[in-house]
Amino acid sequence: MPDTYHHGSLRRTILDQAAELIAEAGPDALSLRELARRAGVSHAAPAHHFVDRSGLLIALAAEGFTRLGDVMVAVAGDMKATAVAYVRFAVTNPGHYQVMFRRDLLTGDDADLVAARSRTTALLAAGVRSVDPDKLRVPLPVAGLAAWSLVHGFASLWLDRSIEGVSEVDPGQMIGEIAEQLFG
Amino acid sequence: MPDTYHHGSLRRTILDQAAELIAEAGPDALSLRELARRAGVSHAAPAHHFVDRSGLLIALAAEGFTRLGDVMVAVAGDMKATAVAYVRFAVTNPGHYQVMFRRDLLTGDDADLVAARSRTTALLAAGVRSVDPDKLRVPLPVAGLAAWSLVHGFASLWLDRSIEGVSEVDPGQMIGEIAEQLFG
DNA sequence: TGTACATCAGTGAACGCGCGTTCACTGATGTAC
DNA sequence: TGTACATCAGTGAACGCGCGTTCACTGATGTAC
Repeated sequence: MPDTYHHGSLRRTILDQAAELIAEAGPDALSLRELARRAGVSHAAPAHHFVDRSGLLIALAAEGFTRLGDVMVAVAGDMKATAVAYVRFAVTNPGHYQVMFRRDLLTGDDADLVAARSRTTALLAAGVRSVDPDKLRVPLPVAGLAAWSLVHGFASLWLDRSIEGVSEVDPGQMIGEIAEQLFG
Repeated sequence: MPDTYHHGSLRRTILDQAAELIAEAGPDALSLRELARRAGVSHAAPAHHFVDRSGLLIALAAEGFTRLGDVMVAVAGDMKATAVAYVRFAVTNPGHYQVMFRRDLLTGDDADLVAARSRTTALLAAGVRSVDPDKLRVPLPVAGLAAWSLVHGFASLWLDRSIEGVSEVDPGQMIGEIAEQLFG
């Protein structure tokens, strides 16, 4: 990257660095000034793209929901594949995932965020509905909630490093087996 | 409470206020000065009991794990009751619960915290092992992980207000039904 | 029962720090003609 | 193809704020004798 006055893709860079920083040290460690430092840019530059710190977190969460939604579309109709893909998304996008479910950091009603979240939760619900009802061990209205709880809980525990002694196991494969046995 | 020089139970008060404040506005909103203000005490007083902000969060998490462990003991051997009690604990102690699984806020190896966490996770694992193996739909090694993921995910989604349209339902009862159908 | 003294709990002033935010600015880019 | 100009992206100095932390202190409590 040459030393030009214009960065060229500062918005993209800031989002990437933010995800990385959050993955490393949690959302509390995030500051616009630190991101500016990492991007080699003046400390006031990030505000140009995100207005303020809160705006950045909201943008990151919205991006996360959009990406997760795209993943859900790709595996639609397959319960096991959905569970695997969901957990793999969380594990490979830890910075995004941690922010997506921190309601306390996402105040206000940003239109993009609300839309992305709605779309993704609708896709999750549709995914469960598409499963053959005879194969489900749980009545439909709660089956979606149970499945979401399972994958969200697993992903959260994994990211928190609360799951010990299984660090060599692939989390995607593990949740796949669990989902198959519980909902298969 | 008379206007005495000594507060009398400042440690207890600070912990309670911290849990309340976190429940209201998330862990980011927590500061020793704000807690001192709420307790009507000089801003340097809290540090007397917790050394620093991090120490307070660690003490709160340790207390949470201890309480949750006690709850687990009370329902030992009953899978459904365990699930219900777990979620009820999270819902009625949101301040504690939010901090307990924020590894990024609990740096260092505080002995009390490590002990409380180990005890509680061991109790959870023992709870699952005590279930009749013939009734479990999942092989034991992963059954505990699946059950924990389910209740933790459910509790987290509930606390995040990610579960919509069910606000009038009792979360304990709901997870009880799910656990019964999945693991009963 | 009284006294002396150590210990504990809380005070309040002071400090330095990193932060978000504002603002007038300047360099670069794109577009109309 | 060239020129003028609007718009956009980034700068850097300045500000005020709340915070954690330190420190010498003081009031209250408990205990030894």
